[in-house]
Amino acid sequence: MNDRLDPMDPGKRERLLRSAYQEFGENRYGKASTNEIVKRAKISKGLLYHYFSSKKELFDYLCEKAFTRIVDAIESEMDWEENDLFERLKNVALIKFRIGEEEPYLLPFYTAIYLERQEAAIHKRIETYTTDLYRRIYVENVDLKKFKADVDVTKAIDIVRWSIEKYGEEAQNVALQSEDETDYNALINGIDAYLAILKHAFYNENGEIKND
Amino acid sequence: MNDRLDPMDPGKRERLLRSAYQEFGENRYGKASTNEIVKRAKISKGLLYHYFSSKKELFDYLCEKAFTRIVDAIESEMDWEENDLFERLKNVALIKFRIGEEEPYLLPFYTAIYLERQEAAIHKRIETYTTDLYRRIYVENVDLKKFKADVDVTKAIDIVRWSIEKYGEEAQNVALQSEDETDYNALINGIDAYLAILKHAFYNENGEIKND
DNA sequence: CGTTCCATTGACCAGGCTGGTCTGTGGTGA
DNA sequence: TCACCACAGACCAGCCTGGTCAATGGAACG
Repeated sequence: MNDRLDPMDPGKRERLLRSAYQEFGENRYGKASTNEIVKRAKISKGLLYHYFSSKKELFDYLCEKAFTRIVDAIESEMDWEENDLFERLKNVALIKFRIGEEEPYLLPFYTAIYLERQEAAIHKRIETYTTDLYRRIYVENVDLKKFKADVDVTKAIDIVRWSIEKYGEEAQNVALQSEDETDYNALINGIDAYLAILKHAFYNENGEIKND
Repeated sequence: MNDRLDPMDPGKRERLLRSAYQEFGENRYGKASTNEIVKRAKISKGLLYHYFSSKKELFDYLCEKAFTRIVDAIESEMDWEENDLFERLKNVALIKFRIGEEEPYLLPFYTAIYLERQEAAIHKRIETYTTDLYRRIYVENVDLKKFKADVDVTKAIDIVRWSIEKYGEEAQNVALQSEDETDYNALINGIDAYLAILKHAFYNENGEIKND
């Protein structure tokens, strides 16, 4: 993919990326240690500085890579034909959760750099992109006629989104504490149970269509 | 209050506590710097080590203090006579938010030490206490008869709790970015708007009583 | 007045860790 | 044989670490 790390041994590359994401995810930029990164990755210091001329350059590379990784995943894996809001929200949640399973270090890194003040550049890019993405997910081609006439749709969407996010967070917390593999089906069933309640609360019975 | 910091000059004491909470809130124990703490507090290094024999002792003191501060606030400021669940949840949210306004460094510190693995001692205390507190808030003397017969009360409570928490988080994020004073009334109104929707969704009309 | 007390200061310490450099080395392909 | 280059790891100056300690100055007391 024309990546600067292409010539590197795959095993070393993967270990480097993982430990770098971890280190920057756990400590803010200034306190993150390149020594710690190479130690965890079982990589020589020289190798790191063979591919990156400075700590900052490594960090920027990681930001860029994490951003495109997450964006691409949502862009390509979303079912954009689906126009039921609940299904869309579930879809997003599952995509994020799958990323969290495959690269557990990515999302923590992402939220860490998001919380860190500075880094105006990537921050801006994230924000403008996120705004557009939210519009595409929650508005564009979404069937809002299923909602009961008397519910504030915007706030209802917030509630659904929050519920899914919080459920995901708590599930991930539980997953962190126990060492067992995550039960993907249980997760989906759990989300569905909450979504059923919310659908019942916000949607017309039997999916009747509300006249506009 | 029989506090070890009683003899200290009040201004210095407050500055020390604030900057210590900040430092430990932003960096995990190992990476937090006592030099940085005294620098931010405009306090001499010697003074810090006049009151605490080590970094660890300072940290433990902060943990203990933060814990009791939050616990006491909820214990004493909660309206335990109120038996409407929504009002109780709102009550808790407002208490937490007020703490966040008065000592903005406390809650971040609290979540930071909560996320940090180690520290089994305080961790255990928090957990056992929290379990009991949750029971007292969400179960004890709470009127569940207001709920519609066909809603899963446990999950409904989760949804309400999550909504309030997320709303609070987002409000705090907004507050952090703009420098203006927090508009307390706007906050309450915002929460109320969401609670109204959820009440409408989960409660019987007109507060009818469900037969048991 | 002298004396004791103690909150407070900041220079100081040894040593660990920092980001980054540099000289190899060993394998591979021509 | 040679060039190339991914990779190793010893090495560096210097900053920063948690912690120490002798000195200071003001208040309380006699």
